[in-house]
Formats: sequence, structure tokens, C-alpha cells
Amino acid sequence: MATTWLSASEMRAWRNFIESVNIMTAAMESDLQPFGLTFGDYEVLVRLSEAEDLRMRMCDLANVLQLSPSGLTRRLDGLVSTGLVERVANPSDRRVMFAALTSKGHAKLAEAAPDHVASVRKRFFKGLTRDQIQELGNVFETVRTNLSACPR
Amino acid sequence: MATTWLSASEMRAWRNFIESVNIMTAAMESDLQPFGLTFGDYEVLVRLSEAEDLRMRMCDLANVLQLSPSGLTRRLDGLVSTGLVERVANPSDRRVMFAALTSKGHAKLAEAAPDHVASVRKRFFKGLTRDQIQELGNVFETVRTNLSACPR
DNA sequence: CGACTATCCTTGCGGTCGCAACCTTCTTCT
DNA sequence: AGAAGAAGGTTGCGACCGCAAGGATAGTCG
Repeated sequence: MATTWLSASEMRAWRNFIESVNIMTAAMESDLQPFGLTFGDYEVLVRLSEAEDLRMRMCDLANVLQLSPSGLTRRLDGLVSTGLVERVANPSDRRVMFAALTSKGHAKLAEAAPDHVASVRKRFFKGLTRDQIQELGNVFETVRTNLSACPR
Repeated sequence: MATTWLSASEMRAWRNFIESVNIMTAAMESDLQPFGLTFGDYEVLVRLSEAEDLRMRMCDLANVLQLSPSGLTRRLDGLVSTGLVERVANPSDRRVMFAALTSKGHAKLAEAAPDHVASVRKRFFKGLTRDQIQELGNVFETVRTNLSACPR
């Protein structure tokens, strides 16, 4: 086999990356708490707000959110119970359920978005140069593309 | 206030980053499954293997793993029941419990490590240049340091 | 048309984790 | 010394999620 361990440079990148992710997700979760939203909830609202007709099929939504079918069902249960999202049947394919953003959901997103953006800046981009941000985009586009190609 | 939304460059970096994290964690979790280990379990074993006398205080371990006290207690329950870690009392401060790596735990780590390293390379570093890896280390060191400074 | 398969969503179950409450032990302050 | 407070760890409870199974609908092929 090739090398059995990470190089010093790889190790440094990996450790700092993992720890950053751990701390950052926890911090951003608590930043969203005042709005009564989970980070996962917020992702749903964003995706729906960008979708055609403000709605998506459950399975497509599960795919982009990297969530299991049951996981999405439960996450939607919460959002539906608070009135931010509603389930809409599809007459042309009755297997399908749409998750649709309600006006209340749209308002909630508009309410939380500025704070969330500030949170991203504070937790992630703060202290990084323009070039570094640009390079981050390049790197994680490569990573994401590579991951999509891998069979899991 | 400053800008209310992310610049195009920030947006690209943020989206690719978040999606990469989502997909990658799921993929690496399943890579570890054949060894009967969670990614979280693996992190515990690594930390203990690097610690003085192969053991750490529970609260220190919870801190570095960004885990709540109860979360760590439960995670250790699993590792203790499989014999990879043992709880050791501290005579000099009887509030404290040590989590100690057993020889079986050490063996399990040695068994899983090569595959895990290969997994990291495949899911993360594949397709990145030396310079990009170096820069990733810089960027996430900045991020981690910045996060540690923030009050949460 | 009719059976077979694939797709989509939901439900039961188990595993993991955070929060709050609690107990124990150490430290501090008078 | 004695009381108040801090620190470390565990337990009850609820929330979230993945897996496997199930039920309904759509597509396919003889």
C-alpha cells in the first residue's frame, strides 16, 4: 500500500478542519436557537425558498440535505407543526409529497437570515483574506465533486 | 449594519463547505462501520492513544471532543462495554474519573487506522494540491483559533 | 390486461446526544 | 472547623436520526 499515515501537512489540515467543524456547528446551532430553529430546519427553509414555486418533492429534498427518508419526514413534522412548511399532495403522482414553504415560513426565514449571515461571518470568514475565501470555494468544490463521484 | 448577505465568493465557499461536510461525515461514518466503530468512538480512541499514560479525565476529554458531560458518559458506556476503554478512579481527587485506553482498545485503533487514513485521503484530500492542503491548514487554524476566542 | 418491480413516504424501533436535576467530592472563606 | 460554593460525573427525559418493514402508487413487460 502507499503511505500508512498522514503527512504533517495533511495532519494539520485534517485536525484543524475537524475541530473547526465540531466547534462551529455547535456555535451556529446556538446562534439559531433564539429563532426557535435548528440548523437543519434553517437548511430546509433555505432550500425551499430557492426552489421553483417554493416547494420540493420530499425525496429531492432528502437528497440535497443528505438525509434519510425517515429523517426528513420527522424534520418536516416539526416544521409543519409550527406552520413554517406544509405538505402538499401531488395529483399527477400520488406517491409524491411536496414540502412547501408557507408565508409564515418565508417570514421566519427573512427574520432569521441576517443573524444567521452574521453568524457565518463571525464563526467562519472572520480573519480570512479575500484570496483565502476564494481558494476555499475552489477546494470544497473539488471535494464536493469528488465525493459525489465516489460510490459511498 | 454592514452587508446583509454573503458575497458571491463567500456564498460559494460556504455552500460547498457545508455540503462537503454533510456528505463526507456520512461517508466516513460508513467507512468505519466494518470495524464496529463510530466516528465519535474513533476520536475517543485517538485522543486517548495520544494522551499521557493513555488516559484522560472525563471533563478534559469532553472539552476536546466538544461533547456535553452526559454525552461523553454515554459514549464511554459503549466503549467500556466492548472493552476498548475502561474507567479508572483517581485516588487523589475522587470526583474525577479517568477514561483509559485498554490494550484491546489500542489494538482496535491500530486495526482501524490504516483504513481510516485511506478514507480521509479518498474523501477529503483526493484531487487537492500540496499548496491547497497547506493553505487549508492555515485557514482552519485561523478559524479554530477564532472560534476558541469567541464566547460562543 | 395482469403480475412484477420500482419509487415514494411513513411508522416502529433502537442508538446517540443535550439539558436540567442530582449526588459526591474538593476548595474557599470566615 | 464549618458553611457556602465550585467542579466532576451520572441519570431521567425529550429531541433527532438511521435502518428495516410496511403500504400505497406508478411504471414495465409478457
